[in-house]
Amino acid sequence: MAKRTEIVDVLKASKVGDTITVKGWVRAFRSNRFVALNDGSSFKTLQVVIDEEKIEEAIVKRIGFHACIAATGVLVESQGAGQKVELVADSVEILGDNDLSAYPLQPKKQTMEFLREKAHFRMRTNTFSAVFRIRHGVAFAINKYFNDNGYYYMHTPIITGSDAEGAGEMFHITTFEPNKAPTTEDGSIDYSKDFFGKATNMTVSGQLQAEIGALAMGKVYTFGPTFRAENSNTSRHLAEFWMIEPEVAFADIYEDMDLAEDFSKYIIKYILENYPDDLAFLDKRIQDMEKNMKKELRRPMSLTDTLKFVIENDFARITYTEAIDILKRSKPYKKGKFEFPVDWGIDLQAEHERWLVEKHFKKPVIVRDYPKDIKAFYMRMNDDDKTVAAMDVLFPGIGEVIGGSQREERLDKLRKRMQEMNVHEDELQWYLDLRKFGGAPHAGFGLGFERIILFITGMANIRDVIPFPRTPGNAEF
RNA sequence: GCUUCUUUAGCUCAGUUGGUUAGAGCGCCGGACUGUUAAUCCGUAGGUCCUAGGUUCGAGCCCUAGAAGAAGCGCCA
Repeated sequence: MAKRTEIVDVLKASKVGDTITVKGWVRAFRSNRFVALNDGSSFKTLQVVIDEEKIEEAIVKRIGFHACIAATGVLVESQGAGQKVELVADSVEILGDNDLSAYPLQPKKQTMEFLREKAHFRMRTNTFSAVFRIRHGVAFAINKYFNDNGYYYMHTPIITGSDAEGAGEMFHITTFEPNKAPTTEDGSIDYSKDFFGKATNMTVSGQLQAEIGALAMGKVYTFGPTFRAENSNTSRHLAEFWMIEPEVAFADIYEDMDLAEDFSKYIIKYILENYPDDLAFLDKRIQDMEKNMKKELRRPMSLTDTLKFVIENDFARITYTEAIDILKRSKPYKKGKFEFPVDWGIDLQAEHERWLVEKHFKKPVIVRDYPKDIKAFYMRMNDDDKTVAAMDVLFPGIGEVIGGSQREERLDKLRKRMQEMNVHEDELQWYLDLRKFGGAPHAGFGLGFERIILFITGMANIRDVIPFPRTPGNAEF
């Protein structure tokens, strides 16, 4: 087999006159002569010119939409307008025929809902290949940012014996056959006979274990899959999603916010610099889609301009109490336009967060110092004894992207909070040990990987930024 | 889990007040085409009108139940 040159390298490094072999999938075949070939190495396609005299008709007939071919020939300057160079094929080999009479995809716009059902084919489209190249880029940028800043990548468990992580319903893990599980005398399932000798679940967060790392190695982060068995039916929730959770010893809530802002901006900047073709395509896609929409429903800025705006401006920072005051003075509140009440002590609703971010501040907003009753047991109590050192980073269009806090490092206060919130000490003895034996102030946050990708790609549904989405009622592939 | 909307050809959709044989564009299939850029042009085929039951002389259209999908809300990341 001839050694292939990847199309990204052909367009970057190959010279006119070079003889090369390329391999990829046919995006379009026009005039029985022009193949737009894509091999995934970049957004761009290479035009392969089929010469009637050199390629036999039987082969030409098999060059169809999304068929896989190899082409060998000489790179020349293109006579056409759409590209600088093109490959004049001396030989073409069909690597994989495509039976178009049964193939569901078409060389035209298809709905996201339809493509979602064909998840094994959707990565072949411009939109999804762009999204998944960017998904890779974001994952890489995350690891690079933390590595370059002295953090250690820590792998927290996916199967956990703790059910007190406090972040939602869990999927249970067992090797028992349904209806054949051994029971104890009182009729409940006897997990002491199960694989791990106790009840186990899929993790909902690696934070508590990451705190173990931070209190030994200083700065750590987790980046892995997370599972929530919540019956959430929205375009922003998945049952299986990836989460990034840095945890930093000696940091307070303010350093935590600085990290969240710097980190978000770094990732966005990295994608702007390294994936301009993919971003430009996604940007144009949104603009085409919004052409037929009312002006007030369109994005206020293009995708690229939104991303640039975010990295060039400081995030707004307010306390929860200030947020309530601003909301109470707002026009929609005075006109009774909010569906939910605005009162100190209640959680901010999506409509309130959206108004703050999209109408009032018009940029990302960090809200901090929430009432203790609406936040988790491990968040550090403020001096007012009413609020905790928690913060949420809210992004336009998606709402909460990051949720974090300074953790309660004072043993007595942590115990009191656990009692108040009915968290059993015996299950989290190790967590209390971290305070008892050489504890330290520390802080961290959780970032929803798919949510930041939603923001960067401008996609509308979280199911379209993960290759195989798991949602209530759906675990295909 | 709640509210609303949707379901007609492979895809995206139209289908009037309940009335004969169910419509379009794209795709597919066949043909033409050596400078195309979602190529273009000509022609053919293609239907469990989501499912089950009901009303009616007659149902794609009305009623009941169910299924699937979407948007919004709640929970959160």
